[in-house]
Amino acid sequence: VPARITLHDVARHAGVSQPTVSLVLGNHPTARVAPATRERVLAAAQTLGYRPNVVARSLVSGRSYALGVLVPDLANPFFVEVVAGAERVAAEAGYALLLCGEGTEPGRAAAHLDTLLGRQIDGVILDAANAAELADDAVAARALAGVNVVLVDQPPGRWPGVASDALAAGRLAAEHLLALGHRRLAFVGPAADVHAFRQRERGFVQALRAAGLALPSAWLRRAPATAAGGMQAMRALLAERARPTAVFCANDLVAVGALKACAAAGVRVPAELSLVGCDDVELARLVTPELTTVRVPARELGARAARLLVQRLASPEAAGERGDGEGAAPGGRAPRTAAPRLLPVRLIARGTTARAVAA
Amino acid sequence: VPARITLHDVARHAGVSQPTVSLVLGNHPTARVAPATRERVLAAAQTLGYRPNVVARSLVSGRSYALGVLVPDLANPFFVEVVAGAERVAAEAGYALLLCGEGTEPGRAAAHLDTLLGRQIDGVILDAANAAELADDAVAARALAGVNVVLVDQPPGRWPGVASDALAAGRLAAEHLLALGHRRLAFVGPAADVHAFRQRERGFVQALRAAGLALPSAWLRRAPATAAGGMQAMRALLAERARPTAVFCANDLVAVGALKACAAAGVRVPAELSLVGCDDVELARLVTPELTTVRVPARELGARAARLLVQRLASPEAAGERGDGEGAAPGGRAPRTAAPRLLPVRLIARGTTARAVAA
DNA sequence: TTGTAAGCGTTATCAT
DNA sequence: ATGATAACGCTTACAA
Repeated sequence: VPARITLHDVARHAGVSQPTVSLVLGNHPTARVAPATRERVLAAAQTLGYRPNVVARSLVSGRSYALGVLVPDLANPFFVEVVAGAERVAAEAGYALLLCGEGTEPGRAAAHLDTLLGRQIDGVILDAANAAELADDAVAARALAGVNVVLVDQPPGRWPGVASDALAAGRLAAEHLLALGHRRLAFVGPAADVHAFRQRERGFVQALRAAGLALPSAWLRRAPATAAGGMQAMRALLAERARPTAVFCANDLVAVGALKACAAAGVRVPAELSLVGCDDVELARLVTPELTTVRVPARELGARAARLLVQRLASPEAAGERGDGEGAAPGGRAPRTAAPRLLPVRLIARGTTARAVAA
Repeated sequence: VPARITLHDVARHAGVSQPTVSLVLGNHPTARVAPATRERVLAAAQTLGYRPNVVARSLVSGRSYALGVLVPDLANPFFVEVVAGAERVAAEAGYALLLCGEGTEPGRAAAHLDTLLGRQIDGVILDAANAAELADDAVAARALAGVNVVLVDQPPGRWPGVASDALAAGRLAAEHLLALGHRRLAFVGPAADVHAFRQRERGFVQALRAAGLALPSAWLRRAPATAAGGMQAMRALLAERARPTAVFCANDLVAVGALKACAAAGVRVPAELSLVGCDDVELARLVTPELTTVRVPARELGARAARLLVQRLASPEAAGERGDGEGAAPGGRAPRTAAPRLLPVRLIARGTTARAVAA
């Protein structure tokens, strides 16, 4: 294992002092070095193969140039996409991404945050974590006090965040089904207190109301936001005395589970039953028939969250401020009151929805 | 933002010197402190809410207690599982996991490794990276020289690693299909030089040979290891003058793509064509019919890789050594010549395979 | 323009 | 048993 090259080595090689090298390599806008020495230093660094020691830099600057991400569940491709999007932006801005174990329940999340904080993390992206609940946890609250936080798909509150237009997602699903002539609509989603899911449900119900329809409690099925959950819920739904003609699922995983349950029960989709998912993960196009769903820009969500975080880290004056969504524009000062812009979603009509058969 | 509590603060609060606190909190086996002061220090740390600064510790110890993972593609759930498995073990051992952007091609991988090295990473898990090619890249080679490396699903060589029994995977698929009476077998897999894929193919072909069968070149289709690739390859296969009665795909994504192509072409699976995938990702059970596949323990693979890495980091004498697979047993010195144990795979017969119809 | 010096929070090696 | 003291590699005043 070859010893690491330090600034000191470069300095000796270039015949200058160590801080001078630091100045050159840090190419600060204000610091001015003689072109000659600058050249010499750069050449020395080059030939020696100098790599800055980020750890040492962190110690003095107090910044680690590392970000944490917390997602509920890596088994859900949606969250993986969010992470991937965040990673890309973070890497471009020179930040590393620390992946936390799964789980955003207050207990687990608090533990993760605690270790992240010990690592001098500069900021953390909380995806679908229940921020309000989290703030109640003593450990979490303490950890959260020390870092910059950006929320993904959470209601605006103490921290800034980015979110998709989940209300519209539910509405679009409902309107699509209504336009196809469906009047007997059901919803399958988790009971968990996750903002995006709640909003999808709410948007769906609101659109039904607007059309003069109600959602009978028997057709509002609670299930974990997984394929297994969707399957089970759909089985229960099919066992009902009165069946709906269309079902909106809180996400694609649930919808695919529901689709499977239909296949198992011999219910033809979309002939006998229409199905709409939400997220538009790759899986949606892999099942047969392909899933009609509402596209939510997961990658973009992650990317924006990371960008927002990086921006706030760059401008310390904003760091302590309360959430203002997308944050100030790179140039001028945007009004602090601006509501978080919701990323648009759109309905992707595919193979699991069709016109309702005349009752 | 409350100022961080340092050892110094704790020392003042406990009325002792700062190194003493370090001694107590580090609870070294050799260091002996008076029970009284120990108590006082612990109490002070407790009330003040002291959290060690990992960055400072890293600077002096030269270890960052962070690991990197490099995977080709986060869109493939298999790799996500590997990462998740690694994360769990790493976290338990007190290591953080730095997630690198996707891509294990020499160029991208080298860049990732370079930044990881700057962060004083202690080790890196290379999943399905072409280690041989990577070592040819100047930047990568330099980076690789500075860290502990563990390979996942790569042939044993310069670095230790863990791998699944990919040869057996191919063989099991072939034997399953042969047992069902199939004699016209095809393979779809990537041309990319990825060890596991090559071995799966080889195992498959070997088993065919053993049964006195050959794999005609027209039935050996090259395609990217994605659903889109599988779809395209299967379309091409179905367009052949002579069709196979069964197809083994390099992974589940490819198989699902193939399944879709069959559905689109009106070819009934498994009645007209049997399909076998590989990996057994969740997706395999979500499609209809459920995919017959070969289960590869992805999570376990990641977990073992992380464990191996952590072990080697704990015992420096092994760190510089060449690869010896699973490494020495925690207790005694295992022979250096021990071949890497391959994690067993097993065939999961589900809905995409059936007896061959009499020709 | 450049070198000197201090200090970031630890750990580790000494004296005491 | 415990307290000075010196690193670790870097950034940032401040001096020269």
